[in-house]
Amino acid sequence: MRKEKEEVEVDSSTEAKIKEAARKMFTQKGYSATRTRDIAEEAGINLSLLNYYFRSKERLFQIVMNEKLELLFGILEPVVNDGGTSLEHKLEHLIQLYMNMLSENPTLPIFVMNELKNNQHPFEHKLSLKDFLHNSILAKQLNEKRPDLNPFHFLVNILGLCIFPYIAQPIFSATCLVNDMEFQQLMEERKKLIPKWTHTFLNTVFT
Amino acid sequence: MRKEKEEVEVDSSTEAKIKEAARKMFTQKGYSATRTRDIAEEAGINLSLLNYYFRSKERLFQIVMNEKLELLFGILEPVVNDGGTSLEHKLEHLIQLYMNMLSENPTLPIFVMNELKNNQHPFEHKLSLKDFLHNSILAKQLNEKRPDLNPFHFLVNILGLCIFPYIAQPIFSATCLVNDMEFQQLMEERKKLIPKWTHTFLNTVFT
DNA sequence: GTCTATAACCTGATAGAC
DNA sequence: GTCTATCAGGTTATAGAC
Repeated sequence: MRKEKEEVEVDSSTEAKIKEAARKMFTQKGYSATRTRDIAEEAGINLSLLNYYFRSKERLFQIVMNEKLELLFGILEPVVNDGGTSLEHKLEHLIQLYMNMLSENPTLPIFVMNELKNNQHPFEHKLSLKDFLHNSILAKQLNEKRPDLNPFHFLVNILGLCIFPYIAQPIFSATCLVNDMEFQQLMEERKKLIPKWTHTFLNTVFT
Repeated sequence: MRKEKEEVEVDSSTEAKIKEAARKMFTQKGYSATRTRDIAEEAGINLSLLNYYFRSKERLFQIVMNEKLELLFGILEPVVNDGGTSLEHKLEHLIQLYMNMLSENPTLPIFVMNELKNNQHPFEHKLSLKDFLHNSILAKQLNEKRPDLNPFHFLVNILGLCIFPYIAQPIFSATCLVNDMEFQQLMEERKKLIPKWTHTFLNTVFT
């Protein structure tokens, strides 16, 4: 029942090509600065096919955006609700997962945050950060170990340590603080450092 | 020689009104999504006056953007090069300064980072983060106390602790994690917490 | 499904009267 | 300096042939 060509086959259908081009152009330039002609050209297809397959620029954007939201926050869920691991292990796992995702999608956070800020699009926000913060297994484990720590600050700090350098990267580039290769090297270092910092944070009482 | 009405006088000249409207609209919706008509309407002036005073949308944007860059990074310079204070005092001062600036300009960082990422505009990047990192008095003091710490990671961590929650705020709103008032309250807490975390970080040897 | 042609509208910018 | 009117070009979307 499976297709003959199986191994890592890229979907070369017109629809897939358009979607892939849309992913690239939207994340690169944002919704407003991206023209449907940019997407069509990038995909190597005729402009009218975009509307044939996706009805409108807005609908195509919704599809891409939902994918990106899932990529940015959907990967949290399985980790924070893993019943078989310790708090420390969950945190290490989470950080590693995030840093790997970010090194492959460096502009993902700033794209998502900015489009949400601009607030021109209606979203079905099924993802519940609230649950992560108050009802997840990780939250319970954190509360058990450190009831004095505010889980909001804890989550924000860890995510910030991972995500912020990727958001600030355009500044680093523009001011020649670090070039792209140095940046990658520094992010590799952080993969090992952030778990250490987090561990210290978790075992320090702040007076 | 001074004007009669002196005290906190808002500049109500046409030019100033346009600039203020541009600040608001550009930071709110970004360069591409902002139309010159939006700015004119917000300023309560005729559309053609925008071109009369500023020649083009692009030039007006440049002016606003340079202001915002100065606001986001220019305030660092006097603090990191203050010769009369200790490392600890500098860091506390810097964090307080930044948190206050951010509570009054919550969308400033994401606006600046995103426009730099989109990279459609030429910029004179006179601001040298490189100097802050390697030649500032703060950098020297840090190197003296903790030569084992990478100043890049140190700077990124502190700025990230301050800035990241403001960047992620649209997510918090969209997912109803915290409303605007709760957010402000949490940021007030962080004003006191971040110096403590930083102090601990500065006095911990990570093995 | 894919193409060409074009409709319908929007946007930045300017000419010219006052 | 400020206004109205308008141009020239760009943008999304669709009609209709193949």
